[in-house]
Amino acid sequence: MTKAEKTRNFIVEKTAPIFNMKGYAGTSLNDITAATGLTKGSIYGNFANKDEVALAAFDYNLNNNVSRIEAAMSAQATAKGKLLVYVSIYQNFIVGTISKGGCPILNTATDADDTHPALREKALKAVLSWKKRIIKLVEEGIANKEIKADSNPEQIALTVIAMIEGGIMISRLTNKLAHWDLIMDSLKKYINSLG
Amino acid sequence: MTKAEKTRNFIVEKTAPIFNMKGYAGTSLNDITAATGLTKGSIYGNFANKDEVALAAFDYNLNNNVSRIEAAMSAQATAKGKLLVYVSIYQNFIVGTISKGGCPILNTATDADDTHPALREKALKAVLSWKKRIIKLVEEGIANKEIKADSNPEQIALTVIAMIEGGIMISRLTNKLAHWDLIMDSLKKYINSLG
DNA sequence: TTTATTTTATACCAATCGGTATATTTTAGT
DNA sequence: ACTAAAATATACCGATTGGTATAAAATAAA
Repeated sequence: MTKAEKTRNFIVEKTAPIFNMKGYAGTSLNDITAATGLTKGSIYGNFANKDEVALAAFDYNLNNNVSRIEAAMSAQATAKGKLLVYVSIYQNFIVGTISKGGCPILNTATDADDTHPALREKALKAVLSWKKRIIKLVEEGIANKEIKADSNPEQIALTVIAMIEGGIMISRLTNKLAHWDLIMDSLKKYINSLG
Repeated sequence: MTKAEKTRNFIVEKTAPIFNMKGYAGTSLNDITAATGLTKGSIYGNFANKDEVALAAFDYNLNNNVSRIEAAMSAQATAKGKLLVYVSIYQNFIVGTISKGGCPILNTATDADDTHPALREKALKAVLSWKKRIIKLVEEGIANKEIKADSNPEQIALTVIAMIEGGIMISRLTNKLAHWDLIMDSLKKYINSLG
């Protein structure tokens, strides 16, 4: 890994939580230089513009989350068990141990949907990929007879994502983990009722 | 209503959708003067600063939604019927006929949670008030024997809000009303399963 | 170790940011 | 219609915005 690649990664790591908290328009180049301790010259020597930093930061935030989720899922044998990983792991989003500022998909979706097409596209792809992943899990569950055969995998996937993202918004805003627990308890019941 | 009051309302009406779409940091005073056709002098003659416009715009957006929902609920006799208003009416948020830019609570919550305490507070109060309203509906449903007595009204309220807000995020991002329909079908089943 | 190349820092750019002082216009009471 | 007051427009402020040209420094290949 060359020096420039290291610096590039360093910039992304340091700015990713800022973009997640402040959004695209709310994050200035001054924020970026302050968080990294580098100068504008160094930032623009590694990135073409602010957009490129923001897009790389989103990728970093997303990948950080996805890899943790997949790691936790691999420890589960059943499809239902894997689905229930979402119930347990997203608690870290509210507390802030994974992504400072909450879920990057939710943040980017609401921040960029009417303003920043490139970021919007990234958030869109992330949601569609997430949906696809859950559909696959449900289909595996149907094949295993864990989940009823007449289930609608797409509907289940969308419902799970909606409850998680809505739950994150509520729990972060109210700053009450008890709210998250109640919503996740509903989600748990929903998943358990599938089979 | 004096001229200044009229102008104040006019400014709020014209800028409310912009704040809802672009967020606080993303909306500039230039956006405000462009949308109203007024000059900075006129804006600052009616508002102390950008904050005050943003806060008034949030109130406008929220009240616009709440009053429509309450109007639709008043046409329903049962508690379940009133709860199901949420299922049907929020379709307008995705299409954009009510609030341009989606749900103001969701937008403000994710936009301002880490950056703007005053706006955050307004979004928080809106969610808590919404939660309270649903709890009241559920308690009425329990009193009417429409809803099971051992239900947890707070849990039901939080679950309903989470599904709606998560659903709005997904549907607006994917631009697919079919996604919204599937999530709302889940919510409908959830509400109908309460009693 | 020398040298060519890459990476970083400095200094600057025009444009825009939120905000204000003041002049002009419009409103409303007499 | 006259006038005092309120509302709006003009012109400006310093600070900050994203971005760039260029010089200095660090790196890596020979």
